[in-house]
Amino acid sequence: MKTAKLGILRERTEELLRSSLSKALSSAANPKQLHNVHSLLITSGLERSAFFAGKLISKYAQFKDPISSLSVFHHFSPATNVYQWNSIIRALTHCGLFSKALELYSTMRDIQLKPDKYTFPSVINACAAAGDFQIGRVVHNHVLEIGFEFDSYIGNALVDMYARFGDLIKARNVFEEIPHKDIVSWNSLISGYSANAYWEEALEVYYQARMAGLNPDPFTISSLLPACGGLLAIKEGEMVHGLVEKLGIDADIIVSNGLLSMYFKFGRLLDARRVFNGMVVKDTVSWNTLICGYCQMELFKESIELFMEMVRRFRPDLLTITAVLRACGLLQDLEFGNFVHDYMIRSGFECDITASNIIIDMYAKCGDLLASRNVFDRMKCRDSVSWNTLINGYIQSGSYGEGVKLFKWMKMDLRPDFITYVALLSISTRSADMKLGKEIHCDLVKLAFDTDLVVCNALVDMYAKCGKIDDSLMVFENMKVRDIVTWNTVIAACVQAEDCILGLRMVTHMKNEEFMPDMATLLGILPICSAIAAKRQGKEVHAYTFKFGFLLAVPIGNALIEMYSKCGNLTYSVRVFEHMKTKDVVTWTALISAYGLHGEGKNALRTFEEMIAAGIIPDHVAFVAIIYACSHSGFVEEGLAYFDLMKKDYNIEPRLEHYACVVDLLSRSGQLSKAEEFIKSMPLKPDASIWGALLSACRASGDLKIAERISQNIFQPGSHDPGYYVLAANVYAALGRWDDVRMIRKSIKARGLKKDPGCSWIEIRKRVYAFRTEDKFFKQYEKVNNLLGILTNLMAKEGYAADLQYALHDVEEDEKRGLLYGHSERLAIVFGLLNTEPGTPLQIFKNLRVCGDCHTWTKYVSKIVKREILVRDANRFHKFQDGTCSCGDHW
DNA sequence: CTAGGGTTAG
Repeated sequence: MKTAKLGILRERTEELLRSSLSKALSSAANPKQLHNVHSLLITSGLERSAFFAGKLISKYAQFKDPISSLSVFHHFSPATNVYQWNSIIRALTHCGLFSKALELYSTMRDIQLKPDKYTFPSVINACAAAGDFQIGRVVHNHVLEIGFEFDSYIGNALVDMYARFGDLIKARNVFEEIPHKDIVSWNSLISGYSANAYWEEALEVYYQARMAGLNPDPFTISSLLPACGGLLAIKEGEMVHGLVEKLGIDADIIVSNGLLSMYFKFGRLLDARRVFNGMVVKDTVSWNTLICGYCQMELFKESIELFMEMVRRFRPDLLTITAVLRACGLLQDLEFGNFVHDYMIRSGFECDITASNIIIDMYAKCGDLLASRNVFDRMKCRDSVSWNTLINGYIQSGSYGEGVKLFKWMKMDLRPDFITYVALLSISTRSADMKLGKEIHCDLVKLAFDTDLVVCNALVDMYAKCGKIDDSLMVFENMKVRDIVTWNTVIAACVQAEDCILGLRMVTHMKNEEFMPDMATLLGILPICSAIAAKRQGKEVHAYTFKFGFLLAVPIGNALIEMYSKCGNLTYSVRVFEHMKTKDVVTWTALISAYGLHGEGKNALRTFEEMIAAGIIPDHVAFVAIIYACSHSGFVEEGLAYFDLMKKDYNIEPRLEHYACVVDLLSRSGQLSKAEEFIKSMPLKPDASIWGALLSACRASGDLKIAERISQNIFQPGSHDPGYYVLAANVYAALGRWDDVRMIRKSIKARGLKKDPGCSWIEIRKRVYAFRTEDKFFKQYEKVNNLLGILTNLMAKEGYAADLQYALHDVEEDEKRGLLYGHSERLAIVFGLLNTEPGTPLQIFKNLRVCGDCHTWTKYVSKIVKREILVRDANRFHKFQDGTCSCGDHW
């Protein structure tokens, strides 16, 4: 009786002890408390119970102490209770010791201990985290063997595992087989698609889930937001935001951070700020998302300011620091970059590979390759990004040899990837080294990198820059996938090859394939429009910049000013200029050039002075523009004054183009001997462009003595512009030295140079009509020829006589007259007269310079037909009105 | 069992 009572009492005490120790164990808030409870368990002999052992193992894992977990587990040898095994496997997985967890799982199988359904989720997790596809398959088979495949927990874990392997087909299959799909099942699939950038699929599954009656939770939302952001699905994103507020889960910090990140992807700074400011609790991720978001929007200065603000009230982590270091690199702010790097070291941050790579890049972008090299050399472990970043740094600073040397070392450490080869390719692109480019192309084919999009884009660019447009187009045609960069590159390739028509065709082609032009595209198209005076396409680009807000970008405005002025619309150039909020030296130069081109020298001078007053410092291009403008308006004194000012006040050493402008300035005003003296006094060796400027003036003014003296200077080795040869030939033709003309023609042929045939074009009712010299094969030839005769007869009565020195063949006088007759601008003008209402102004464009005879001829025409005729030749605009020209015969 | 912020290249 007594012993029985005593037994009950002992049991009761033991029970009390167990329950209080169990409570103490669960509520242990730090490792120290846990150790105390552990000691109590040992003294009371309860440590060896399967229940407490399992609890201890889990609890140690909670405090990331897997060693203690393992030590508790190893007190049982061998452990026979599945609960203990589950605990240790879960503990090890939780602590990131995935292989150890999987090792224990296979030991469990070796000793033929049967896992239960609680074993698998953590085992599957370990496979997923370790990236071990092989064991993952084995575990999956094991699950099927035991018949656990219908368990939701296990199914969900499998979905997650396959998604992490990137095998969304298998993930989906497992998902479909789960009989009772719960919210975690849906979340796992959505998250799987989202994490692998299958954004459409993520959204689609989300809609399916909603139709299945599922209410989203924070997990659902936080997988969905990146999908909305990635797709730039603004409507869906806003809807999800609304839903978040309706469900009241906007207090979830991960959800809010997700919203923040999404708005940055949309480029919606204000909405992002609103989310950030509205957050009651912010964590490091919130701040980092904000700072990185500003960087993504290229607001680097602001992102640095935010960093400073963050430092005052929050502790930054390594990601914050690397984000600002990136901003420093992109701003090329070496001073602040050094400061932040120093701050990082002082604060004791340990750099991982990624962080070190970012620092290498920062220093490289700031031009401090020594610092880059230092960080690189100190790294204990490097990946291909480390090598690529350093190699690219050297290449971008022009040290191609160092880049190649590093490439050779890299091969001893690890295998170069396609990015390494793209870097090497850029050496050949930059130095137009076709041989090297071809070699790399061969390597790329051998390594099967030649199907990669970025690689192909680089190849298109390389061949184009090496002058091999056909090879460039060949790579382009063979590409199966293209992106916006491909199109921008191929358009630039067309410009490089001086095939503007093909360039515009590419633009159409690109639109047909529904690619949205970006800023780079527009900056590629505008110069084409300028070159061939494609007014409609140019205006279209302008409209596009309005629609998408690119107008605010300074380079776009600059290109628009040039485009409008070269298309003959100076008023629009001025309007674009006036609307620009930010103007740089290029903007002002563009306007000065525009005025120069149209012969409005006074406005050019005024604009130049306004630029100085606005505090903009003119560069060497600005001086070319102003001297050019002076030259084309006959402002000789002013032009010479600016030439002196450039050296004296701005310390800019004159380049060949400045000397060419001055020669042009002097010779246009008839001071031919002074121009010749000026050339002789130049410190630089005059090239064909300098002699050409003088020569063309000699020809226009008929001073054949000087022309004869200097014409041989045109033939200089290295001059590949056929224009100068033609010019010299023209001079000899004017002198009647036909043998020399023939000699030059031969020389042009021998050098493989091709003379551009004269071509003029006019746009009437959205169609462009182009005419070549002597063109006889167009529809209205008879009518045009008739009117041409009538007009020429009419002006003969007013005093016009053909200036036969401009006929370039050794033929009889009558025939010469006929040749002048057929000059392409005359055909275009007469065609325009025939096909527009009386009084309509005409705009003609010509690829070469207007000849002196045509210039006179057009003056007469403008008077006879009472029309304003605007002609853009290779040099400038001529506005013919009532028998005079705006160039005042300075052209 | 499911969720958020970082690197090189055209």
